[in-house]
Amino acid sequence: MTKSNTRFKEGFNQCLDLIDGQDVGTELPGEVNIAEMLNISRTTVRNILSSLNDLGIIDWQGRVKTILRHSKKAERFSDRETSPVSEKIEGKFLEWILQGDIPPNTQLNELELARQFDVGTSTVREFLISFSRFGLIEKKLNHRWVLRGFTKEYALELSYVREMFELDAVRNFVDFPDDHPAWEKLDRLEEEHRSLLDHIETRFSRFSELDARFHATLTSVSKNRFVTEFQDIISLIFHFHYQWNKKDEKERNEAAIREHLTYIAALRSRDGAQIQTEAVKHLSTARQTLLRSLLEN
Amino acid sequence: MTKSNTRFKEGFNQCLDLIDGQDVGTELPGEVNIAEMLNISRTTVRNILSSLNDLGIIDWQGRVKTILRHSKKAERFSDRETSPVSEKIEGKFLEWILQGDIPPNTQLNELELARQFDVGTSTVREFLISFSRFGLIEKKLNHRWVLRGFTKEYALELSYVREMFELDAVRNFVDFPDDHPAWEKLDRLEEEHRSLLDHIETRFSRFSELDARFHATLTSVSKNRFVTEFQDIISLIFHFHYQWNKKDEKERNEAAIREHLTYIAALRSRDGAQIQTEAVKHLSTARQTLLRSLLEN
DNA sequence: CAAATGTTTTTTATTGATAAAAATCATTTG
DNA sequence: CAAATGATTTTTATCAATAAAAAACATTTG
Repeated sequence: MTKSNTRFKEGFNQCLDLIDGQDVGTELPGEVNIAEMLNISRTTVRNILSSLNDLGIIDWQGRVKTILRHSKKAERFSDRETSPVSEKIEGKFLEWILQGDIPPNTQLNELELARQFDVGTSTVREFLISFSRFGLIEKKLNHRWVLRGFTKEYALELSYVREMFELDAVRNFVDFPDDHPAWEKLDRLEEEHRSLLDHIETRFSRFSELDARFHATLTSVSKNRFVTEFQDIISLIFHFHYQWNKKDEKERNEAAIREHLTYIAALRSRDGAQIQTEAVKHLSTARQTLLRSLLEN
Repeated sequence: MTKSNTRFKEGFNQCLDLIDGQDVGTELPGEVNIAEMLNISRTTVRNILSSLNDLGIIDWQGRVKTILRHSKKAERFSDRETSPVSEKIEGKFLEWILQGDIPPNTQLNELELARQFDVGTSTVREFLISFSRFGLIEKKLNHRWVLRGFTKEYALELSYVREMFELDAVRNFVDFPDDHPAWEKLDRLEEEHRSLLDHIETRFSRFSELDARFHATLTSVSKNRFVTEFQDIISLIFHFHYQWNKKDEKERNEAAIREHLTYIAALRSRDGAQIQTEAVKHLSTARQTLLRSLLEN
């Protein structure tokens, strides 16, 4: 096998969505238009159109693409098929080390991982190299990769830098003029928080994603690529943390939403001391939740 | 070609050093011993010994390895041959982007870089992935690598985080007891600084390496992998900065040494305010030197 | 019998090949 | 003739093969 055609498959599914949302007989937009919508190249769009044509879902002649029928469930590609190998391996690997109780200092073996995740060795290699920025694994030249482990030390070191970056970032809010774009983003975030709070009973698990966006928005005012990069690490670690630590999830998330709201109010106050207080309080809650989930394992 | 045997070649040269430093007729130590000395595996040591035996430099019979003669210059491997491909490419690439005036947003092409640096495409790929942590290049899936460039913004963002980390780290010195190992390290560093100052006329270019060790020692007290990791980035960038910005090098380095000495004195004083003052002063000098070298290009 | 050497197995570093996807260039059409 | 399509070229993602290096196992020797 070579490069996987997940882009094609995902785009294909998205095209089916587009088609099913319209009446039979309608025409599809131009190739460039579709390419922009799906965020893929026109080359791939044409492959998709060609495939849809072969299946008799559309009739494609030059610039006229007519919808002939809606899709059947079986014609869609499954979710498993639509994410690229490099993405799949990330999820599998994180699940393996964060869930699997692999002890610290375990040595990792490229070939074995390749077999385990059913990918080529180069893919594993590239993944491990890019993953090393998370600080969970390590290697020296000509030696094996070593899992440092998702330990208490890890959580503390991660949280420490996180707090330093975020406390530094939010100090900027004191001086932001009323028309600074950050305020508008905060407005929208606040709204989303309130709406989530209103439906907390059923939608509490959506908090994870909102949390990531909230903190990313705060640190983004630093306009510093190293801070942004680090925030990505935080997001991924917390994403998996939320995904697996389901104990008291609703209560934890509800409490966190309320902390966010107080935090937002503090930012709006432009009072440096108050901002600092709320930031410290919330970040410390977050750190403790992360730590607790480790100790419970 | 497959895996390059640079480890062998480097070890071979080191063995020649060992041999030339002793009289003909002397015996070499055991294999395990040599392996530890050269920091390579016994397997490679045996290959080296075997090669030395074939060349008639030693006589190797079981555990007896007798030196037959000293080496000739031509028998050594050249420096070029003794560093692994992955290391060579790093130097070449940095030279290319930091020296070559490549404009920001230039698109990089794996195949072209592979040809340019005379390595395989996978090696380039792996290098680019690992190099991306420096924040100088960037890529999105299925798209090309883009050079963000060694710009003023880069230097500022880098310096900003550096200052945050180091200022935070040196705050710890206030509370270190007299027997904390950091003091001893500082003592030795101070000595090296004074000695360098005494021979500044001739040895000024050795400051680069001392500078890296000095700052690494300071930030290492944070005991935080993300800080340490970041310090590596700083070291490499400054290493290349020192290597190429030769203007007023002696004066700059002498001034920096004096700042380091004041900085060390401040740390010893355990006076938080004074430490802060000297840290800020020196880090700001460093930032400005880095910036100036950019603007002069 | 512990430490050194000899032998075999495992693992990494590096390459090149190939299909997918993107990018570019050429042609058509309203 | 600008915007869309058609055809071609370039570039990336992924894999599998192989020699170097490390690691593990087995045997010898003082």
